[in-house]
Formats: sequence, structure tokens, C-alpha cells
Amino acid sequence: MAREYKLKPKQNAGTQSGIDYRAELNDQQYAAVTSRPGHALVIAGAGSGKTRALTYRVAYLLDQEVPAKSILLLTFTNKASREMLERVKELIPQDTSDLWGGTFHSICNRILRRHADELGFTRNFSILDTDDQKSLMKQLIASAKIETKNRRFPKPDVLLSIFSLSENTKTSIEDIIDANYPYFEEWLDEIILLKRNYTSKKLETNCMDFDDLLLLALKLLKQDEDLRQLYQRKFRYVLVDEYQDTNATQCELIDLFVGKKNSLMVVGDDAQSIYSWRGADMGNILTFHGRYPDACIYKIETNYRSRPEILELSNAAIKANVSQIPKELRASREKGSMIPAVIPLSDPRAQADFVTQRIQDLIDEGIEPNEIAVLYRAHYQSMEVQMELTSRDIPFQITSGLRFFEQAHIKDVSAFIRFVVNRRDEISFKRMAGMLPGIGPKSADNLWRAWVALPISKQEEPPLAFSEYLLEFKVPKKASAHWEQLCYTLDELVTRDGFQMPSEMILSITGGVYDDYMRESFDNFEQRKQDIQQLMQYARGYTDINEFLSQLSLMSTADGDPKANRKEEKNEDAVTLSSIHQAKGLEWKVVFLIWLADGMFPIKKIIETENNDQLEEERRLFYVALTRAKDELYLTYPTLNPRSYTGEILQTPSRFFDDFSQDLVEEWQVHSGW
DNA sequence: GTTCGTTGCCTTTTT
DNA sequence: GGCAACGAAC
Repeated sequence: MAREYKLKPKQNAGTQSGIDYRAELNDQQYAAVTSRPGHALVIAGAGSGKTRALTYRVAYLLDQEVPAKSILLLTFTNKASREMLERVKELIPQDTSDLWGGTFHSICNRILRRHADELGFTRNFSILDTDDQKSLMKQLIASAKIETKNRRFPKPDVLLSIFSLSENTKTSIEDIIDANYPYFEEWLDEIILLKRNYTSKKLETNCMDFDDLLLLALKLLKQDEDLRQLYQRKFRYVLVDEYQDTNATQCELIDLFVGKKNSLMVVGDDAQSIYSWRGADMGNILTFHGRYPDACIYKIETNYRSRPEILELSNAAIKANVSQIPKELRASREKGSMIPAVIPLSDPRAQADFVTQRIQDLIDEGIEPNEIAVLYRAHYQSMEVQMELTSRDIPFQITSGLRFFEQAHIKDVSAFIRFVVNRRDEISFKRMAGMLPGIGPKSADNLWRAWVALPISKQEEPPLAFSEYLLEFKVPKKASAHWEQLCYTLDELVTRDGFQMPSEMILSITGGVYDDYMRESFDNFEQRKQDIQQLMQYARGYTDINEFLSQLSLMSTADGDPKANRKEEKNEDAVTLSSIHQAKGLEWKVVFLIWLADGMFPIKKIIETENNDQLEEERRLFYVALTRAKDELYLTYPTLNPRSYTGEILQTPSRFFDDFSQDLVEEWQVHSGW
């Protein structure tokens, strides 16, 4: 396989001083899009530079002396907004620190931190992540004493997704169950009751979950007209990336920020809508014109990213979908030296072997490792490749399912901080207490009851010496020494006039109790200890404890965990392993898409539902994966899956292969050399 | 009555 | 490899 790769060193286009919006815009439309006043909707295909169009508009606005503080930039990850602003700075030397940019969640968090008291919360509210939600729900199910012996009651995470879907699509619980969970219909009353308990518990414990951040911000702005006008006057220009993945709440929030006077620009691609399970509604794009009749709608069908061979395949693959805005993407690049490869392998081991060996070859040919990605449908599918890369000493970075801050030991440490900051945070208190030997759920609950019985537990200010109260509590004998230690540790987290610095808090917690706990609970103690060091390092950048805690909850892996962000460890030359969802918006020269067996992608569950909408979403996901590649694309699947617990099973290639002509790909036969 | 260790079952995607 | 259910130990 002869290849001609003459790779130039990576350079950032457009870093020259002086700004010419047309300079690197191959398409006249861009200039029009970025500079036109009023509303705009850009429907554009993959790799057409949607994000670039947004970036240019920000630069343009700043160049027109629009103050940065009157721009609101909503993106899918915080990292995306950071990168866009960096790019703006390259284009135009203006200070963008006043600009509000980030995810819906982080923007709503900022607003709520200022005004949460209007909703019955305090500004120190805690943010519940999925894990916190689950343990809260588990408690609520237990205390509701539902008779589940004979009939199966939905598990906490199922309940939570019912609630979330109901909120995000503005559909009643009843209708959601009717449509998606008919087998739980008999539990309708209990489910509705739990929903009510869940909501009131969050208020009582001063906690918000991810949905609340959006919903409550929306509620706040709807109910308080002065506040609404304040923000409407502030954000004169609203820009939204990945518009196809907004849900009803986000859509309404945008419309509310824009009001009657402000200017809105959104970009999106219906073919890349992959979050409907989270309530995302493509309808938001389709109804855009109805809500903004004077908006200009642009369609960009030029792809600047991929070789024509890859694009042709992608076009063909997505054509099988019925519900879509038809687009025919044209490649602006020249033909490359290979057409996408399809590689059947005997089993997952062989697949991993092939992928890693090919990666090694590419690196030897001079491709930078960070220009290579391995993508898959589900995180667990990356196992074998991870092991193989490790054994061959090829550096890789993985966007795991668990975010850095979601790992148990990180959450343990922050539980202390969260409780001290928000004294009503039951979940954090119980997590903290439960770490002590001899204290399980029951004793933790008793301790919590003793705590809430004290009036001091409801007050916000001032910080107090926790030991004064907590030392009196009755704890199991086995735990008493540890309990004392814990109380004094809590005392160290506050100062006379406020909270200790975040990094100091972590130091106190590890020194006071957590090191001991970690040593006896985890076999990979050293590794976790290092993570905590990272956390402490990261905390140094923060003085405000609420800001630090918000960041922990709202930062996703895609935003880069602090590990990856540390300069000396920044893995410039690592291969990327990522789920397709997390690869959204990114691109690499070489992409491997693995586990393309029917039942693995599309996943079995969706095949079994025989729901065509879901299958189409799965196909869009496939499309997203294909269009990440710039130059080379490898599609692999194992024909045998020995790891299945039903024993070895034969696997057929993904049904997505049936959607395109086999001329568009070349099949590679891999023979084991020895 | 509660905690803690062991076995067996199942594995989507994320702010 | 993680979590629920179960049964043994405290």
C-alpha cells in the first residue's frame, strides 16, 4: 500500500495581524453570514466550517466595536467556546474576557449563582451529577416503601431518565411512560409521587441537578421581568453552535435571551443530530423560520475537511435516512491516495492487533499521533485497543465514560467541601460519613437526622466550628475515633471570616482523613493519590469556592481534564480514543471506526426496538463518525465475539454497510503473519 | 439491626 | 469491570 504523505508542519491559518474576513473564506457566503445584521440560521454539512463561521462573526462584531460583554456564545462544551475565543484573539487583538461563553449549563449556573434566592435556593447550592442523583433517588425509593417484591419497579436511573425526558421535552410523565415505558404503566402513581418527592428534596437540600440548572434559570427569567430585561439588554448578540442538539428548554432560553431586539445566529446540521435521547429536537431548526421570520437562512454544502472519497461514502451512508433536509456535500479538497477501507477481522483481539499495527505504521510514515483517532459506539468497546496500545508503547489519550471529576475518589474529597459550603447537602454529608468504618447507610442517615435537628444546619452564615456540634453525635464504637478526626478536619475548612482556599481545603481533607481511607480502600492507592494531587494543583487556580465546585460539576471530559491540561503532560503526541458522541465537532487525518458489527453499531437495543427514528439517529451517529476523517478512514469489525456471556457468537457486519455501494470502499484482507 | 464481603448478572450515548 | 442481591459476621 504505497502512500504519499507529504505532511507540512501544522500551522494556524489566519494568525497574521490585520483582519480580512474574506482572506481564508473559500466561500463568499461566510462573509455574508458573519457580517449581516439581524438573525441568521446556517444549515451546513459536516466539515463545512460552521464553527468557523461563528468564530468569524464574533471577531467581526468585536472589530465593529461591539463590546465583548454584550456577546453571548453558547457552545456544546466549554472547551469549544475556549477554543473559539482563542481563535478570535488570533484574528483580532481584543480582550474577550467579558464575553459570556460556554455551555448552556455553565451560563445558567452563572445566572443562578447570582439570583438563586428568588427561587428558594441559596447561592451556595450544590450541583448533583448523575451519580448523586442516583443515590438520592435510591434513598427516596427506599423511604417511599414501595412494595416491589412481586412486580419490578423501575431502577433509579430509569426513573431519572423518565423525569429528565419529561422535563426536557415538556411532556407529562404519563405520556412519556405511555410512549416509551408502557410496561411501567401500573406504577404511574408511584412514579409521579417520587417525582414530587425528588423535586422537593432538591429544594430542601439546596441542590440542583443538570436539568434544574436550565429549567430554573428559565423559570427565573420568565417570572422576573426586570431580570429578563436586564439580560436582554446585556446580550445584544447571541450565537449558538450545534443548534440541532438543543432541546425544548434550551430553545426557549435562547428565544428569551434574544427577545425582540437582539441579534441571533445559530448554526447546525440536522444530519448530525445525535442527542434526541436527551431531549434534543431537530424541530427547533425546522421551526426556526417561523419564530424568526426575518432571519436569513444559509445552506453551506461545501466540505473543507475530507477527501472526496470519504465524503462520497458519508453522503451515501446518510442518504438512507428518510427524515432529513437533503444536502449534497461537495468536497473542496483534491482526491487522496486511498478510498475508505473495510477490514473484517476474526475477533476483537485481531481487530485491536490490526488497529494498533496500522497506527504504528502510520506513525512510522510520519503522521503525528494526535492526527489519529479510534472511534467507537460505546466506551467498553475500546478495551482491547487500549490494552494493545499499552503493550506496544503507543501513547494514547482516552475520553473515558467517567469524567475526571466523576471518579469516586475525587467525588469523595469534594463531598467534604460541598457539605461545608452547603450545610443542607444531604447527599454529600452521607457520602462523607459513609466512608468511616462501621458507618453504613443507616448510621449515616441517623447522623444526618441529628444534624438537621440543629437550627445551625439551616443557616448560611457565618462559617462555624463544626466539631462543636458534631462531636456530640452518637456514632458506632468502631467509628468514634474516625468521627472525631472528621469533625476537626471540617473545622479546618473554614476560617473566621469565610472559607479556606480550595487547594488548602483539599490538603486538609487528605491529611485529616482521606489518605487513610484511600490507602485501605483502594489497591491502586498511588494512582488515586496522584489524581488528588492533580485536583489540588487545579484548585490553585481558584479562590472562590463556589466557582471551583461549579467547575468540578460542569466540566466534561471533552473540556479536558486537568491531567490533560497540565503543560508538561499535555499529550501532543498521543492517539485519541473516543466515543463518537464525544468526537463531535472534532477532526483527524486518520480515523479508525471499530466494532462495526450489527448489534454493536447499531447497538442491539435499538435494533430490537424496531423504532425507525432511533435507527435513523444511530445512522446519523455513523455519519458523524465517518465525517471526522480528513484523509484516511478504516472501518473494522470482528466476525466473532467470544466475550459475549452467551458464549461465542458469530457477528454479521453492520447493516449500515448495506446503505452504500461497495464500490465506495475497498475491502482489506488481513492475514495473521505468524 | 447494620455492616461488609462474595457471587452472579449485564454493559449506549452526556451536560 | 461495576452494581444489585444475598448471606455471614459484628
